Amino acid sequence: MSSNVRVRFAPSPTGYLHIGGARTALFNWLFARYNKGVFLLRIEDTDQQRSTEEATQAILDSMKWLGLDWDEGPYFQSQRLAIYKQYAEKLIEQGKAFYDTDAEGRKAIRFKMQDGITEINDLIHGTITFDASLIEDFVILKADGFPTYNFACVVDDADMGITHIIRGDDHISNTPKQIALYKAFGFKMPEFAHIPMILGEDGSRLSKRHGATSVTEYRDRGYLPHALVNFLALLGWSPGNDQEIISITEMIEKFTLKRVNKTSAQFNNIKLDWMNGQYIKSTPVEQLTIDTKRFFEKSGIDMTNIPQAWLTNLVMLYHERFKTFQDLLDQTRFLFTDAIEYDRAAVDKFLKKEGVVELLKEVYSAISLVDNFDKKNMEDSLRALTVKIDVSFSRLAQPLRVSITGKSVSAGIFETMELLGKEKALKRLGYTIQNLCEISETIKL
RNA sequence: GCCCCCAUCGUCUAGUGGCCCAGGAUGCCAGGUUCUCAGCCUGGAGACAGGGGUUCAAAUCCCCUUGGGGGUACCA
Repeated sequence: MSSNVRVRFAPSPTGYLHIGGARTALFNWLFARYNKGVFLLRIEDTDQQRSTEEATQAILDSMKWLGLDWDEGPYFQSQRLAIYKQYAEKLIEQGKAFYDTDAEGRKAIRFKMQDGITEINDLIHGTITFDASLIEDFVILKADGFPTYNFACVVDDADMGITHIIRGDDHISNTPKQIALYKAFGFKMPEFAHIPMILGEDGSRLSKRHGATSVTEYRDRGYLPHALVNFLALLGWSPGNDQEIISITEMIEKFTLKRVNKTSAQFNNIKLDWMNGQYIKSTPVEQLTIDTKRFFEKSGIDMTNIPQAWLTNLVMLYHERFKTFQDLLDQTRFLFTDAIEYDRAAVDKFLKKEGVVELLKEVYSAISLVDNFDKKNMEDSLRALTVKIDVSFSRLAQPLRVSITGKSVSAGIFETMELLGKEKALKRLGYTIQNLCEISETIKL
């Protein structure tokens, strides 16, 4: 059974798909899917100066990446100019609009606002009232023949049979103008639902200075689309229980406008990271391996000679340890290059110490004797060494970790060495020992 | 300036007059597991913006103040 619910997402192609726009699209999409209605996409490219084709493409790509498929469209307002002109002229004929010339001599059509009280019956906010006499006679058709936002929006929503207008609450103040237009045309009034906006982490309007604000940026930083969708869904909506991780299917089953709140929400990257980590953990290794390969390649890592099994091992080893693919790359970069960077603090703390050179020499000779260079043999060998020279394991592990990874933090040392391979592990150890010996005071590491 | 919206832990939220001296998540702190870190487990600190009402009873209803956000374009 399909309902007659028809909703739309109507972005203007003046930039990438914004996080706030994505959430608006998501809510419309969820509403349509819950109601077995139609979700359509309309590109509002009526600003000839600012609209670009690249932006349109980026928006479409982001929608697809998020999994927000549309049933109709995309429609382009720039291709419907004749329709708007016709409707504007109709208003002129009825005396509800008039031609107006501004100081620069540009001739446009303005809509004549009638005085009175306008009521919006908002599905989220309840009744909102405006005094229409405070609203000026606004332009509906610009000098260049293009419609303005409020006009094109109403004509299209009516023409496309939109039943529910779900959009950001920054549009609340546009609504009385649009309602006046609906009435002037005698169009059937849709339902309005103004959802709260998403603010930056400091509570101000989300903008470039807050860092990543577009879906594209999150994709490029190695986030999973479902994690982003999950996170966005919980900004302003909740399933009504304590559930945090919620599948798309469940969202569709539970999505109602009644459970959308009125309060604007601040974006929180920390929680998004946590959520992405949760999704990473529940994604099968096989899939993650594919994603990892693709991400690393795009990041400029040469993956041509990397064996599939090796990469799978890497992903398994880090499965519980990384939150985004960028994070994984940062953590494992030392495996892909010989030009590793040594962390200053780690070197000072674990390498520039009494007896470390001797210790590392022992380690060097011990592991050079390990034939089958796997974590099991490595562990047997090094555990035996700690007993032989009577040191705690952590006293051995940390200097070793720093000399082969450059950092004091890594995955398990045996597994890490196995991934690195005997040749490289010994090379790095040798390099460290040599440098520590050569300069006792000014170590160049 | 004028108009409109909003107001629960730092953040996201549950809560729709008694079940709330307010629950969950994240982040933070402490302990445990441990070769480091992460993860995982256990515990902890942390909020109803303020002031008036209404009511036997208010986080929940009303008013004011304050704070935040939005609009006020031939942008969308």
